[in-house]
Amino acid sequence: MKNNTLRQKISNLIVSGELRPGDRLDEQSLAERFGVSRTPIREAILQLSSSGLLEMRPRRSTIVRRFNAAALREAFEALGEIEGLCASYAALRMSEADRLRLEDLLSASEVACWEGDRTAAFELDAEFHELLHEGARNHVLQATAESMRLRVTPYSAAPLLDEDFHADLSVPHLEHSAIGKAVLDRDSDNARKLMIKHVSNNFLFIQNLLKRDGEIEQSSSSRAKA
Amino acid sequence: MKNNTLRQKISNLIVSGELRPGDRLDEQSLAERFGVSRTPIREAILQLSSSGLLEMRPRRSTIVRRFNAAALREAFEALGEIEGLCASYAALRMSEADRLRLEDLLSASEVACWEGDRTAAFELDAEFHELLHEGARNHVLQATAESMRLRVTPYSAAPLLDEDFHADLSVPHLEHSAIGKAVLDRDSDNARKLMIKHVSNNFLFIQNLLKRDGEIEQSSSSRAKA
DNA sequence: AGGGGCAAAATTGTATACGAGATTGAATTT
DNA sequence: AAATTCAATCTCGTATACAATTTTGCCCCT
Repeated sequence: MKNNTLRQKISNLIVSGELRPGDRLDEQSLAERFGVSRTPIREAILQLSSSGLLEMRPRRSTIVRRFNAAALREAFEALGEIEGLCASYAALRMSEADRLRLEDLLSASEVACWEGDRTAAFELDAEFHELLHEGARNHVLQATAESMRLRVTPYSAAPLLDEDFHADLSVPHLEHSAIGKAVLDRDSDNARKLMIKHVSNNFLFIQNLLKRDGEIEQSSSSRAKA
Repeated sequence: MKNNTLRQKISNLIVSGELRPGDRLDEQSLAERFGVSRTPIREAILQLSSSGLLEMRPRRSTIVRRFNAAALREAFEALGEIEGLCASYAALRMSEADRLRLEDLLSASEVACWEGDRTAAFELDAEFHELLHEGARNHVLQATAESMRLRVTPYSAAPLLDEDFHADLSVPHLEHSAIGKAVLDRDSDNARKLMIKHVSNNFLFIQNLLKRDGEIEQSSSSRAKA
């Protein structure tokens, strides 16, 4: 339980954007920051490395994992497939309560979209996907999907929240809406196809953003400045 | 590198059958056995718990993970889907060299099947699946598939090697053969469907075996004797 | 002035120590 | 004799210590 909390605290550093891909995680600093010794810090880092969010290199500092172009494509391809599976199972297995919640989520998302509330839209986006993971009624698929989603968070979360980049909130919302409709209609094939397309579109959007900012290279990358 | 080795050493205890589901892993004993301190043992155990092979319970011994009927069904369902994805991608992406190797593997498997060589058949079974994981040309899918496969190894490996249980070697071989043919024909849809069916059949076989031996319960289980 | 090398500091990986909670077993009671 | 309770032992979780390697910064050389 406490272990889980510490792991979440560290992953929050990345999700919140305080640490970005390539940034180092100093064990001692983290230990002092969270008021524990290095041992539990190392355990948390080890687990986050297993899930692919961090990258432990022998005898060198652990860093927030960086993806080159090929690895990012693979990560999103796999994410799309897993999310597609979750969506198709969810279409067949979701409870009535979850279906009602799905409708509510889409309504709230539409409001956030109209109002241009990026923070709310971001939050509702995550809830939408989590609801489908859970709706698949398979804990292994659910955990896999959430792990894969966490991994690419440093690349997918920032753009959505970035006011500077005028991403159209209605595009992802309309895609969610179409997926949600297929799920509510119990149309598992369409739910899967639409979800795969949705994740793919998300990837293409992010890829363009990274190319524009030069934050990703063919094999390795290095950010311009901190 | 050394870390990886230690992790493999411990996972081998389970794969080899020395430790079975529910068996305890004493950190101090393992430390003495492998000539290291408890710290690296704990790190290896932590990683194997993340991958789902072990189960760390707070303040209680780590055990080899046990599946109840529902969890085993979910594990195999997810495994089938992931392996299905790998097979479908492999059908489209495998290199010519890998295709030749696939043909060789199936030939060797046929020989082992004819000769009733369970050990060889078991080895070739693993190689067949690993070849398809790699053929999918997606490291995330590959790692996910191999992790999921490792997780259920304590349940799927033993039966195949068990001379007492007269499992027909030709059944899995014929399924592999059909999957291989679809892959070689670049028929991704069929490769996927056949693979899902293959994993499902494997699950049903194992489920019957466990039921017969009373090694699995509805919610929790306890083996008769060591 | 710029680059290479060496030494000092810092950081990781492993070992060890210690406290907290769980397990085990025996003794006592019913 | 069986069950319950209590204490002793054992195992885990965390902290701390130490060794090995990397990193950093300064000095010297070209």
